[in-house]
Amino acid sequence: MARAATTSDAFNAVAEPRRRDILSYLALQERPVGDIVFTLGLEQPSVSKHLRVLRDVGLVNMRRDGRQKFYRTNAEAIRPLHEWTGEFERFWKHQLTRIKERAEETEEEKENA
Amino acid sequence: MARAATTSDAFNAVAEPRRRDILSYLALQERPVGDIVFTLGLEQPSVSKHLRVLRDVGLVNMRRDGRQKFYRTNAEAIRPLHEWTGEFERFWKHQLTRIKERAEETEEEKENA
DNA sequence: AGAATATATTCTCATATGGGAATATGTCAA
DNA sequence: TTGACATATTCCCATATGAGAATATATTCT
Repeated sequence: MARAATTSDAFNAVAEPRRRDILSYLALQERPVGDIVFTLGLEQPSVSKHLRVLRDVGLVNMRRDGRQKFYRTNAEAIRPLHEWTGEFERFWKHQLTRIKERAEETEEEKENA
Repeated sequence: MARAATTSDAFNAVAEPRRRDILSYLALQERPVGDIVFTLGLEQPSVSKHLRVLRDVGLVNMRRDGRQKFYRTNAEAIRPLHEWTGEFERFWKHQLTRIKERAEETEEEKENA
């Protein structure tokens, strides 16, 4: 088996830096593809391909208006990632405490030396 | 260019479901490789390879003790992902409000019909 | 030294990628 | 209908993947 498809879930889709840029850009308000191309300075086909991936995993919604298509980030789909990473919050808080403790121990050793 | 390496950053490393499983397992306390193999039911070489990726991006730390190697999740390295996804929190909260509003509008339409 | 244990690396392979270039599709206007 | 505009898809290619199998490395014990 090769690497999981980028379209297999939000984790894979979001691994691409440009897709993260697009999601950030489309979070505040919907935008037509051309705006994304212009603002992020990417090639149009590239943007279309990224949007396709994002749509497939539900990270963006699309609305057609004439010949334009307006995309917008579906923040709700990012929530699971936030929750998964949030599981580790208590650990990094503990780790900081431990690092601090270790630093204080080192200070004591210095004093004893 | 192909897809970015899994070792290029935490986002890419974490896209693999097994690596997420490993990170969760190693968050609470350090464990030797054999424990991961046994608990998660993966092949030993597979676990070693995943650990290699996780180490390369700083998501786990390693300590050797005799012939065993103890790995442990470095939660701090997950923090950037939590923070990036956290940027969208205000949007999904707004979205929920909007969905609620839309539902209420629909109720009104029903009443008017 | 030699054997057993714990972990890591190498190899092959099917598969997917993202970029670039070219082209296709869909929509509006004249 | 023809042309212009907006977006999407297809093709090619270099590159990386994860699994499996085999093998290598490192460490301890006898």
